[in-house]
Amino acid sequence: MAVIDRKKLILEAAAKSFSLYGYKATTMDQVAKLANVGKGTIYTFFKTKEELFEEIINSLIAEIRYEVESVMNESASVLENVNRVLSRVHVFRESHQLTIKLIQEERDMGTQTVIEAMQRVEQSIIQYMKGIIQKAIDKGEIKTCNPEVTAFVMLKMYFSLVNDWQRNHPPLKKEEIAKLFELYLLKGLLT
Amino acid sequence: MAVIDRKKLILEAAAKSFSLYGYKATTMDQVAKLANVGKGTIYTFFKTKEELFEEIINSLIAEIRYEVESVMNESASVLENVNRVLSRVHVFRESHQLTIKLIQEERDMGTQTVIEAMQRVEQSIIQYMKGIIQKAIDKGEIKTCNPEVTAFVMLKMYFSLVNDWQRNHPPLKKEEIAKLFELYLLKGLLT
DNA sequence: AAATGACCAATTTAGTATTTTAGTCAGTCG
DNA sequence: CGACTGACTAAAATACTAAATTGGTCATTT
Repeated sequence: MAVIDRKKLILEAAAKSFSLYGYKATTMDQVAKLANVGKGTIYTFFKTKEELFEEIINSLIAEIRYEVESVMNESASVLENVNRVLSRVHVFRESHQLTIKLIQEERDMGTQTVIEAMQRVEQSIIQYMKGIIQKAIDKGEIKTCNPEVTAFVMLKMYFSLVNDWQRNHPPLKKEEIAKLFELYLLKGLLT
Repeated sequence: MAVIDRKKLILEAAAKSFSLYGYKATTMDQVAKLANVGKGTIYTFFKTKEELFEEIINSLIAEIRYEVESVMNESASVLENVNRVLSRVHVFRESHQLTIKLIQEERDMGTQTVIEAMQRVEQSIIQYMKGIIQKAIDKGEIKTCNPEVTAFVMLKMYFSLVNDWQRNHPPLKKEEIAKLFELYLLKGLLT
């Protein structure tokens, strides 16, 4: 199309700025300048800065979902799939500019808007895993259980192992984490 | 004894003040006044404010260990004991003035000294649970596994379930948590 | 010798001036 | 006409500074 898609320009500029400077340090003037657009134009598409940010987070969630779907394999076992999904999420979080910046802002400044956004991202991952687990239950691959609690526990355990454990210990390799998941969650500790 | 035990007075005053106002808002003048002692006297027993605080945390750790030991039962199963210990730790954290205040200060102000102290408390709980798990392994009650990672995973899972889960869901009852522990960690999900 | 509190340097806080920013809207331009 | 703009404003954040507080010391007292 001949006319410029201003909304798209704004979203691209905002994504770039949030990735580079985080939520707080990104100004609407900056986004307008980056998008080559008058500031008022932003407000014809987005009611507030927060709404603009939420749209960016929606894209982020979609991107993660796409990434995760690309490694899923219907015919593989639950364990295999859960490990692939979590590992992919983890790699994504550590390589994607926007998530890196937001995790940092959440930790260092505790910006409320950012905290809420990251929780929304986490929730969406849990919802996605919930689906995987429900399928495994239906197939009879694993025991009947609350799929949401199970997804929640898996995500928390994964992030504990990759983030918190290395605060006091050498980091665990990907295969080690997979082994731990298998032992704790699937086989169980009982002899 | 006829002479007043000034060190004890200081420790009691400090414990009271830290419980009431937290670490940052407690001043050495205040502790001195509360203990009916000259400020200089504090410095004959403790090099710095931080050292005084660390002694208080040591008492806290000892107190938790005592609480935990009182509910342990050598002849009960690992599951039973782990659940008792974690539940006791949780109840303690929610009822003990000092821990309440410090958890709050950690969350709201992010005081570095407090963050480090709470991590030390957590570490000591993990070390204690490590012992329980090692015994269960020796008895052949559970599979061979790294007892420290196992203790770590158990504590993290417990705190996730009692603290994070209720951010978006109705809180889980103590028996529900026990059931989840049994399912996820002991029996495993595999059919 | 043990204990004290006035004292000091350094940090924190409170108060205020200045700047920045989210959001608006009268006016421009295609 | 209507999409678009950027100067404008009220509110919020920041920078600055003076005043107060605090951790720690040490000469003096008990």
